[in-house]
Amino acid sequence: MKQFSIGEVARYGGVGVETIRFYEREGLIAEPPRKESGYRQYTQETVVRLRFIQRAKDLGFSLREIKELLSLRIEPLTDCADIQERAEAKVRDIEGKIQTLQRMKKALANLVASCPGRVPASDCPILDALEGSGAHETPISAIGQRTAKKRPNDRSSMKSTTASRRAGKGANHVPTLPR
Amino acid sequence: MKQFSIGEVARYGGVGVETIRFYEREGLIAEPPRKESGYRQYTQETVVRLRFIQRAKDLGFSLREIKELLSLRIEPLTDCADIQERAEAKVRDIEGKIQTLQRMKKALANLVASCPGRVPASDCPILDALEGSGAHETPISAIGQRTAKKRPNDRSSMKSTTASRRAGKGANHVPTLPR
DNA sequence: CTTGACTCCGTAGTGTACTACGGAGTTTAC
DNA sequence: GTAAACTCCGTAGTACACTACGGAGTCAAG
Repeated sequence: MKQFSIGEVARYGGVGVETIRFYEREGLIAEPPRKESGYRQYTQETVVRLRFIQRAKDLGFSLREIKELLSLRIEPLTDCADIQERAEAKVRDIEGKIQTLQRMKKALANLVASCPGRVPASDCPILDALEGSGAHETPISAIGQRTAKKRPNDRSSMKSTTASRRAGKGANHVPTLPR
Repeated sequence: MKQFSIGEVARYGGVGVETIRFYEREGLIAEPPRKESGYRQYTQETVVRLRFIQRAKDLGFSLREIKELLSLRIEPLTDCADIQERAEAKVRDIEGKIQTLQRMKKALANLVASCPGRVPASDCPILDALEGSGAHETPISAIGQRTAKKRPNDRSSMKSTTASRRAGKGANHVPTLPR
C-alpha cells in the first residue's frame, strides 16, 4: 500500500500542508501513523477525504457541517434522506443569501441610476440616501444582512436580559432622535 | 447644543457602546471632547454618521469602504461620479457573489433531486458526488468561492516564489493521484 | 558530503466586525 | 444615602478558515 507524506497528500488533495495539520486539529481528518522520524504517513483515503472536503466547501458547507457529513458517511444507520435534508437546508440558506444580495443590488442600482454624475458631492443623491436625508426616503434599512450573530458563549448567558429587551422591539428598531 | 453620552448615541445610532469605541479606534468616527469625568460628549452629527455607516453596511459596503465614502463626503473636489463609481463597483461585486451562490444552489439542487431518499448512505448519490465517485462526474469543483485570499503581510513577500509557482498552474488545478 | 526541500511543533497571526471583561469611577433615580 | 446603571480602558476573545513562524531534525539529489 502506497504511503504519502504530508506534502504529497496536500498536493493531491488541493490544500496546503498547514491546512492539513489544521484539519487534523479540528478533527476533520484523522492523525495518521508516523515514521520513526515523526513524519506522518498517509494513505489514499486521506486524499479522497480532502477532496470531499473541498467539494463540500465549494457547495457552501462550513467545516463544521462538512465534519457532520463525513460522520454520516460512515454511520451505519444513516440513510440518504438525512444527507438530502442537509443539502436542502443548505439550498434554503443559499436562497436567503441570494435574496439579501438581490435587495442590496437593487437598492444600489437605484442609487446609481439616480445619480446625475457631475455634481458636487454635497448634492449627491447617493450620499443623501446614505445619510437618510433628501427628497425621498429610500428604505435602505430593511435590506441588509444584519441578523443576530450566534455567540454560543457562556458569558453571554448572564446578559440575556439585555438581549431580550432589545429583541422585543424588533431586530432593527432604532429610536428617533429627540428634537 | 444638545450633548449625548455614548449610551445615547449608541441607542440612536443603532449600534452598541462597544461598537462605538471600536469605530473610534478604527477611525470611522472622531473621538469627541470629554466631560471632567472622562465621559465622552457627542453631538447629533455622530448619530447621523453612525446611521450612514449602518445604511452603507446594509448595502454591502465594508467598514473600510465606508470610511472612504465618509471621507469623500467632505472632500471639496469630489463629485458625485466618484461615489457613483464606487456604488457601481459594489453592484458588480454583489453580482459576482450572486453568480457564485446561484451555481452552488444549482449544483446542490441537482444533488437533492438525484437522491432517492430511503437508501443507505453507502448508496447515496450526494455523498458519491462529494467523493468524486459515482456513475456521472458532477463538476462541483468549478463552483465555489475559492479565490485567493489577499494577505497583505510583510512576511509573505519572502515566500512569493512559492505563490508564483502555484499560480502558474491555474488557481484550482489539483494533480491527479498516481496509479 | 552538501545543500535545498521537506517535516515537525505549538504558538501567533491574518482579515472582518464586532463583543466581553474586570475593576474602578461617575451618574441618576428612589 | 443607596443601589443600579452607566462610563472608562486596554486587552482578549468570538466566529471562520486558514497561514506563518522559528529552530531543529530528516530526506533526497547532485
